Parts: sequence; C-alpha cells; structure tokens
Amino acid sequence: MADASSAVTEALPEAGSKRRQIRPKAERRQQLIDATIRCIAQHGLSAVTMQMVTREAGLSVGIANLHFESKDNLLKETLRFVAEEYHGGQIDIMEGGDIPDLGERLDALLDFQLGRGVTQRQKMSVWFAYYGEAGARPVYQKIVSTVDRLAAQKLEALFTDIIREGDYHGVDARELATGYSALIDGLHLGLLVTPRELSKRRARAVAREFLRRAFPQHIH
Amino acid sequence: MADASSAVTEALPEAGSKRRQIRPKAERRQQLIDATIRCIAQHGLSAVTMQMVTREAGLSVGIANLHFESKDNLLKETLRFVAEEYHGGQIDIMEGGDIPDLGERLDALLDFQLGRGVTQRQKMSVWFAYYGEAGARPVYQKIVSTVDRLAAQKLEALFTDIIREGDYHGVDARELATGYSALIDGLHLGLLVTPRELSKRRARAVAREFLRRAFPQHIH
DNA sequence: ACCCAGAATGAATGAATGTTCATTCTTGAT
DNA sequence: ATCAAGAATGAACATTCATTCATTCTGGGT
Repeated sequence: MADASSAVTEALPEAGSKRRQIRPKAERRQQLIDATIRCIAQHGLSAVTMQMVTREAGLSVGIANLHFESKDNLLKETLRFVAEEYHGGQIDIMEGGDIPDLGERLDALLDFQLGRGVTQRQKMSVWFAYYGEAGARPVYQKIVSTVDRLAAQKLEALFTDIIREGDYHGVDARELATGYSALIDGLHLGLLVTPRELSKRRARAVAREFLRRAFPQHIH
Repeated sequence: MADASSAVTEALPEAGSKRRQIRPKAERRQQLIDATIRCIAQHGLSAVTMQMVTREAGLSVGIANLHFESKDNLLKETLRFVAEEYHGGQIDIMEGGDIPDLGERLDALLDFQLGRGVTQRQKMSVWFAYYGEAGARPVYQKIVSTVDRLAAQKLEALFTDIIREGDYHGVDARELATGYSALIDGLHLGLLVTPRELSKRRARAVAREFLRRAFPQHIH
C-alpha cells in the first residue's frame, strides 16, 4: 500500500503497467493465441502483424518468437486451438453422457453451434479466415481435416442412433450428417458475411427445420 | 512471314515475347483480374503480391496501378467480377426462359453450382478467400451482399413457383431458400477444405436429397 | 541477503512490397 | 513518312514487417 501507483497499475492486466512480469510458458502461449484471435477477427488474417498481436497481448514484440518460433507457427497453433475448441465442444455434446435423450442432445448441439454471443462471432471470423487460405495451404487443410473427420464420425453415430430409435426409413445417416454439417457451415458464413439478411434466430430456425424434416419424432 | 522469330513469339500469349503490345483498357483489366484469380487460388489471398499478379499476366509491374489505381482496388474489382459471374450464372438459370419445366430448372441450377472442372475450384478458392476477410472488411461485405440478395430473391421466387405447382404444404419458400443456399455454400467449403472426405459426386447427392425431401414430385 | 537461469524487452536489421514516374514504344491518323 | 496520344515499362523509393539478439530484469532457490 506504500506505493499506490504501482499497486493500481499492477492490478490491471492490460493497463499501462511498465512492470515486467515473468509467467510460465504455457500461460504466455495462450495469451498470445487469444490476442491473435482478437486481431484476426478485428483486422482480418492478411492484415495481422506481429507488432499488432504482441501489443494486443500487452507484451513486447520479441516474445512471440520466443514462445512460437515464427509468425507462421503462431498462426498455425492459433488455428489448431480454435479448431480443437470448436470441434471438441461439439464432440463432448454428441458423446453426451450428460444428456440421455437423443432429441435434447440434438438441441444442445444446435445451441452450441449457433448460440453464444459476441465471442462466437470472433471465433467464426478466425475459422473462415483460415478456410480462405486452406486452398493454398496444405498445413491448414490437415489441421482442419483431422478434427473435422472425428466430429463427422460422432455426428454420424448420433444420427445412426436416432434413426434406430425413431425407426426412420429411407434415411442415410452418413449423407444426412454431411448435409447437416454443410448446412451449419453455410449458416455461419451467412451470419458472418450478410448479418443484415440472416439473423441468428432465423439461422437456428433453418437448421431446426432441417433436423425436424429428417427426424420429426425427435424435434418438435 | 518475313520475320519468323517475331511471328512465333507474337503468336504465343505468355511466351518469352519481349515485344510490347498495346491493348484496349478493358482487355488489360480483364487480363489482370484473371491473373489475380489464378494467383489467389494458387497462393492464397494473403500471399498475393502485385509482382506476382503482373508476372502471371505476362505484364510489367507498373501496369496494375495504371489500370486499377491500387492493389486494394484490384482485389476489390476481382471480387466483384467473381461475385457477379457466379451469382449472374445462377440468376440466368433461375429466371430461366430456356427451361420451362421447374424440376429441370432445379437440376440445371444444381449442375451449375456443383458442376464444372478445375476452373470451378479456382473460383471457389477466391470466393472463400474473400469470405475470410469479409468479417473485417465492410467493402467486401457490401459487394457480396448486393449480388447475394438478388440471387436469394430469385431463388425464393423459384421455390414459390414450385410450391404452388406441386401444391406442397407446410413449406416456407424463404426459409427453404436460405437453407438451400447455406447448404450449397457449406458443400463448397467441404470440397475446398476436405476434398478427401467429400467428393463432388457425394456433394451433389446431398444437395439433391435436400431438394427431393422438400419437393418430392419435382426431383426424382 | 544473494545469485543466476532464463523470461522479457525493444532497438536494429534486412528483406519484401506497393507505388511512382521518367522514359520508351506502339498505333492509328494525317 | 511523320507525328502525337497515350499505353507500357521497370528501376528507384519509401514503407512496413518479421526476425534477431545484446541487454535488462525477475523470482525462486540457497
């Protein structure tokens, strides 16, 4: 309490604190990844610079190359983080020991995919920024493919269970899973690029209608 | 015929011809836009440089700023071209005086959206490269929104006609149009990012199934 | 109280890139 | 054949950015 000014500035994480802090490597890495996500969402992937990211994180320029060996690597790790977070969340719900009822599990999945607030929009931006480069960058393709394939399998398994439970006929779980995944991706795109035309509410309604048409007994 | 060497080199568009050619402005603009598309598809939007584009076009660096005032403008105009080409093609089919049968018109639309060869893949890359930046660039949003809205209206109108003709019940044309558009976008994404998991054939089957479920009398 | 491993800093560096513009060249009109 | 209009060129310039590294600082162990 003797030095009031230092106490105040130290308390605020990103204030004008001049004091150098030493933190474990894992924590700094996450801090930089989070800053990268915010920068991509706000300025676009092609406009992101190291100076921008480190300033956003409240750290010095050199630190990015200390914890990640290069900008390329930082971007790669950021994509990996976002991909695993998004698909990991989906997979948790789909495996869902928490929710025994299959219809409710579908609803929970839909909530996760099209719900949330501003944060979700940030992640969406990052997501599609990388998709845009994926055509020319095999590394990105590989990262996304890996998690994507697992999520697709889980979704197919969930649909298979639902088809069995509802005794639905003339429905192919795999094809339906592909369609549903594509639909969700497309709706995300719409929310990102034409938010004026497509509200989050309507996006949810569209996705629900898709599921309802396929599994009428499970979605009301 | 007298000067064989010059005749040969002049005939080849992108050979090592040193001879300077003067062409009308419109032609050069298109030449540069085409080169930009190829560069984005091959290297990704964030890696595209002016030198790269002009070399791909077989022209000098200065020419890009002569016909487009800046790199930003060249990229903007390239997006506008791709957007108008893609949506324009769709709209032509949907208005379709050529195809009176509504079911066949749907099929033609699907062919256009998921057909074609390598060229289509190039356009897809460009398309999503811009989508990735759209979150941070209102200019891109505006260009896409404008053409997108028109195409959405035409699709809704086509669906309305089909619903009337087939006397389908419990189907909302607008919602279905939103869903179908999103599905196609999502399938494009899948084709681009995970071509191993999703073949063009399967993508078409998924889209067809979506339409068949909605309009069983029109899609066989 | 002291020390030092290694975390953090940021000025300096060199490479890459967008843009300019003085100059050269082409073409169609005269 | 000559000429002017303007299309095309590419070396030069100024800027921006990723990366480096000599130096400073911190905090836990002794």
